[in-house]
Amino acid sequence: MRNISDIIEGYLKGVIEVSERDYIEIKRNEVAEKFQCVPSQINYVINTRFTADRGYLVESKRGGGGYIRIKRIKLHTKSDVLSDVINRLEHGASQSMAEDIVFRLLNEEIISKREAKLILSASDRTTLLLPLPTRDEVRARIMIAMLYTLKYQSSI
Amino acid sequence: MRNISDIIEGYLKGVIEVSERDYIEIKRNEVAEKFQCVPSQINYVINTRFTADRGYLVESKRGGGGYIRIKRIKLHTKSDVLSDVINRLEHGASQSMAEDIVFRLLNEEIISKREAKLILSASDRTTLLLPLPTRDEVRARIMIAMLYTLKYQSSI
DNA sequence: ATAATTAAGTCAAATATAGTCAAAGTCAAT
DNA sequence: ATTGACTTTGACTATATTTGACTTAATTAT
Repeated sequence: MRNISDIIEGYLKGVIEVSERDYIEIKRNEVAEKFQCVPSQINYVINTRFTADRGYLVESKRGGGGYIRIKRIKLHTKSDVLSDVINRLEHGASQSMAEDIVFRLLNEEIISKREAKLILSASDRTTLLLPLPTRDEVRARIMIAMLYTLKYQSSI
Repeated sequence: MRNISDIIEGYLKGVIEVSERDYIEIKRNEVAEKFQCVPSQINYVINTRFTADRGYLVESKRGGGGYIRIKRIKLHTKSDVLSDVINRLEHGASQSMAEDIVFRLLNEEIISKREAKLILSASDRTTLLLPLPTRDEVRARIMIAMLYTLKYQSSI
């Protein structure tokens, strides 16, 4: 029995998939109604599943004719995607941030499954075993160093 | 009468056996309920019987819709070399030691050139930027974690 | 302009799971 | 009887999800 958040996530991704544009617009209340949940549940799904680290951009408008717009960040080259995530890592990286980034790279076929596992294992908190905030800083440096080598290789 | 841990182990293996997928998902509380034991007993069984060395990979999620997923994995064919190398890393790793190891793995075609670069960049002293002896300890843990994932690969 | 209406956003409490750790218990081999 | 490995138990912790009351913003009607 899966949870409703995963179901809504899957639904929204499906809608994006079949959409002709590179973004979709939803009405929070309609989606909540469709899945029989409170409207703020939609915010929860968006905040946890459609983050910038995962490659999404979200905009919204309140009031009459309000909407939530979800956009897949579509960068042109693999090198651009790597630059983007490296940038995001500059200010430290939590484990969940690292995971989101690795899954995004896997999804965009920039890294292989084996490489994903390598990166995740190296940046796992039980591997680093350092106190915060050092741990997040070291994790960020490790991630950046690894992605940097990929960026150079992939752009040659 | 065998002990409850053995019984639960046998039950879970049976479930994996008949499962069409190569993994199963259980709910900790349900299994505990079924065998009339405390939930943490399930953790005990998993930690002692479904280890990577025995060919299993375990993932889990907490919160609503949480689960424990148990997956069969298979050993990498070059597993012996990896075991050997991992062993030698147990007592810390200098940068030159890490480099030697990576070149050996590359030579024996256990890792690709890209993977070699990933590992080297992650374990470089300018990446870790930690004082000794911490740096060598963290490097060793990172190397071990990465090589460990290579030793065991998911059977998917 | 101002008020009413319509949407979305925030935040914290309640709920639902799983994880950790150490004390206590069991049992077989000295 | 003692020891030591393994097992059982439960209190405490960590994390993810669900829910709803309250807030904020944009539009529409007066």
